[in-house]
Amino acid sequence: MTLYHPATEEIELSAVLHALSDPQRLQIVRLLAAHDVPVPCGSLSLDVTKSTATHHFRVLREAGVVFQVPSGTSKLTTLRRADLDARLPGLLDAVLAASPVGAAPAFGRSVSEPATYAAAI
Amino acid sequence: MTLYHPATEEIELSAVLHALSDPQRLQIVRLLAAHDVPVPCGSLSLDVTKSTATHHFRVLREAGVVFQVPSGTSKLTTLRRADLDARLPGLLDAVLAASPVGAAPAFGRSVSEPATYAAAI
DNA sequence: TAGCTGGTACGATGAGCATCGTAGCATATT
DNA sequence: AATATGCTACGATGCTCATCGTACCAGCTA
Repeated sequence: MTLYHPATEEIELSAVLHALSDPQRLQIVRLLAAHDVPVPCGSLSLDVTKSTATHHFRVLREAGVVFQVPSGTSKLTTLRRADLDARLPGLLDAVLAASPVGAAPAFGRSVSEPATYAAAI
Repeated sequence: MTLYHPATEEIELSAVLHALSDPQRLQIVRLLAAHDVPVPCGSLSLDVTKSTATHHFRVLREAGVVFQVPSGTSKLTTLRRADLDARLPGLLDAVLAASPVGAAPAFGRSVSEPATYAAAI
């Protein structure tokens, strides 16, 4: 039994967006992006149990976001940066550039029209 | 009762990703991006019933992706391009640049290592 | 006033999913 | 061989969500 990985051309936008829309998985991707070397799944400190982590890694892998190789008792995981950039240019960069979850929000009033409407209507 | 719109600073990455991860909503965003003027909801030809369309428009609006103003019996909808670009730079462009659902996939073999692995392992 | 039109509200339904616990299975390590 | 480690498999559970039908409401129009 081999681990399924979609080929680069098979990576689908909605699958990637769905994979990244979960906060836990987004956190995994952020942590992976911080390392440039393959990382054992267990070395990422997550707030979920092992079985839930396995589930999230599978979702990310089957969407084409990460790549996994068995290595001894562990499994090395890397971000498929090049493939994602080739298939969905700019998407991963935009997601990683977004301020992380705990960041202090900007406090100025929005200048654009829609945000103004939100307060006015 | 006023329509809720998040302010620009309140737009959350995971909410936007979740809103865009549904094919119907992705299609709505693509259609809105094709027009630069406010569009009545009903003028977009969707494959769902009215109530489902209402649901999708609300998800997009509450995530901060679109902006809606009541206008007579109708409701005008626009893409919040400027706000999204300010809060999540590059994200919308990357999503819109991705090949639409029905497009013919590239046929060359992938060069990158992970895709090669997908075929080899 | 009466009717039409575009959209919403509400409930129902069926599917998917995030999460967990327990059990199991490989691969080191002793 | 015995144990430890890192992960997976397999339910089970409770929640979310995409979809629909029906009823309803607010504006236009005749």
